[in-house]
Amino acid sequence: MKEENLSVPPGKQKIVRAMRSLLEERAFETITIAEIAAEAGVTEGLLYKYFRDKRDLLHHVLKEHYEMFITQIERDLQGIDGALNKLRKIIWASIERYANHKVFARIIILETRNSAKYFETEAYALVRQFVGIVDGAIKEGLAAGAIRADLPPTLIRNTIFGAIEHSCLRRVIFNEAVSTNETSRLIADLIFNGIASRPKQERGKT
Amino acid sequence: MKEENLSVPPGKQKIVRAMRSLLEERAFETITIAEIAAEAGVTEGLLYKYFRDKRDLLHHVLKEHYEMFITQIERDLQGIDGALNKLRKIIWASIERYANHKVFARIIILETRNSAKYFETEAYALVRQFVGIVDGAIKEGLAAGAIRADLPPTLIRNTIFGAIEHSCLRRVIFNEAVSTNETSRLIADLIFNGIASRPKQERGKT
DNA sequence: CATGATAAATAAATTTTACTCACTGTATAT
DNA sequence: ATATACAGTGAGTAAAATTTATTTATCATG
Repeated sequence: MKEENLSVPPGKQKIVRAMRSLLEERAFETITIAEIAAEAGVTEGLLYKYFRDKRDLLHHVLKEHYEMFITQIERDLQGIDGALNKLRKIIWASIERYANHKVFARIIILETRNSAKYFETEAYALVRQFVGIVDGAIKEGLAAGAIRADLPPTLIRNTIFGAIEHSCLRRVIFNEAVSTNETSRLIADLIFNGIASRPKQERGKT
Repeated sequence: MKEENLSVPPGKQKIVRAMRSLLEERAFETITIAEIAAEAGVTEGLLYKYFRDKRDLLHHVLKEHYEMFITQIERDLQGIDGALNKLRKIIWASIERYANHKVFARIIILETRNSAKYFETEAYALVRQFVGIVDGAIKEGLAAGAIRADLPPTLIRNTIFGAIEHSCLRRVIFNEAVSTNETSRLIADLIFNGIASRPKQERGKT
C-alpha cells in the first residue's frame, strides 16, 4: 500500500510509526524518547541516527502527512471552476483531513507553532505551498469579482483557516467527532455570506 | 498599582514576574526552572512550594491575565446596545489584548491547549466564562433577528475566535505589529457580511 | 519580650529525560 | 578476502525537573 518502503531502513520506519501511534493518544510533550523506542522495538540511540531530536521526528511525521495532503488537494481541485467553489473544496478537504487524521490535526493545530525551529522545516515549506494555493484561489475570486475587493486576502485566509482549526479543536483535544460535510458547508456559508440577517433573495448560492 | 500584594509572599511574586518576563521573549518549552529561579533571584525549590510544576506556573500567569481581561471586557460591554455591536466590541477587546499583551497571546494561542491538565485549571474556567459572554451575545442576536438563525452559535463563535487568533499568530510568533482598530474592523466586517460580492445597497452597517 | 508555631526560603539530593558515543554485526562491492 | 558503508546497539553523560530535609524569618500570644 505504501511506496516509501524503498531504501528506508526498517528501524526508521518503526520509529516513525511508533511516534504516529503515540501521538494518536497523547500530547507531544508527554511522550518520551524511551517510550518511542520501546514502542518501536528499537534502542533509543537509533532515533538520533535518523533525527536530530524529538521535535525533528515530529516534524518528519508532519511532513509525511502534509505530502499526502497536498497531493490529495491538488487532485481535489482539478476541474473545479470558480474561486468560491475552489475555496469551498479547500475547506472541505482540510476538515476531511483533520476529521480522519487525528495525528495530523494534533500536530498542525497544537504542537508545532510553539517552536521556532518549525518554521525552518520542510513541513513548514509544504504549509507555505498550501497557503499559496489558497491565496491563488482568493486572488482569482478578487479578479473575477466573486469576492469583495475591500478585504485583505490575508484576512480572508486567516478567517478560513481559523474557523476550520477552531471547529476541529475539540475533535483533537476531546476526541469528539466532526462531520466533514456539515461543518465545511456551514463554514463556507458563513464566510461567503456572513452572519448578519438580510433579505432572503440576496443570499445567493455562489 | 497592583493590589494582589496583600499576603502574597515576595518569592512567589518574583517567580511569577520572572516567568512573565521570560515568556515575553521565548517559548514555554525552552524556559527552564533554573532560568526562572535565576531571573527571580530565588532558589529552584521555592517554585515547587507555590506551584505543582512548570505548567502550573504557566497556568497561574494565564489566570492572572485572564482575570484582568474579563474585568475589562465586562466593563467594555456596558452600555453597548445590539448583539452585533457587542460582538464587534468583543472582537476589538480580544485583539487589543493580544496586541498589547504578548505573553497573554502566546499562552492562549500557543502554549496551553496541548496539555490535558489545562482543561482542569482555574484559567480555563475563566475562558469558559468568557465564552459564555460571547455565546450570550450571539444568542441575543439570534433572538433579535440580527443574526441569521440557520448557523449554529458554536460555529459563529469558532469563526470569530479562529479569525482573531490566526490574525494574531504572526504577532506572537514573529513579533509583528497588529493594528487593533483596523484588524477588528475588518474581521467584524467579514464575519457580519461575508466575503462574497453582492449589490452594495444590501451590505448594511448593522 | 521571650517563645513556640507557622510560613518562607534554602541547599543539596534524587529522579527523570534527552541526547552522545564508541562499538558490533552485516551485507555488498572491489 | 577484505575494505567500506550502513543499520543498529547499549551503556553512559549532562542537564533538566522534582523532592526532601533543613534553616531562616515572621509574628501572635502567655
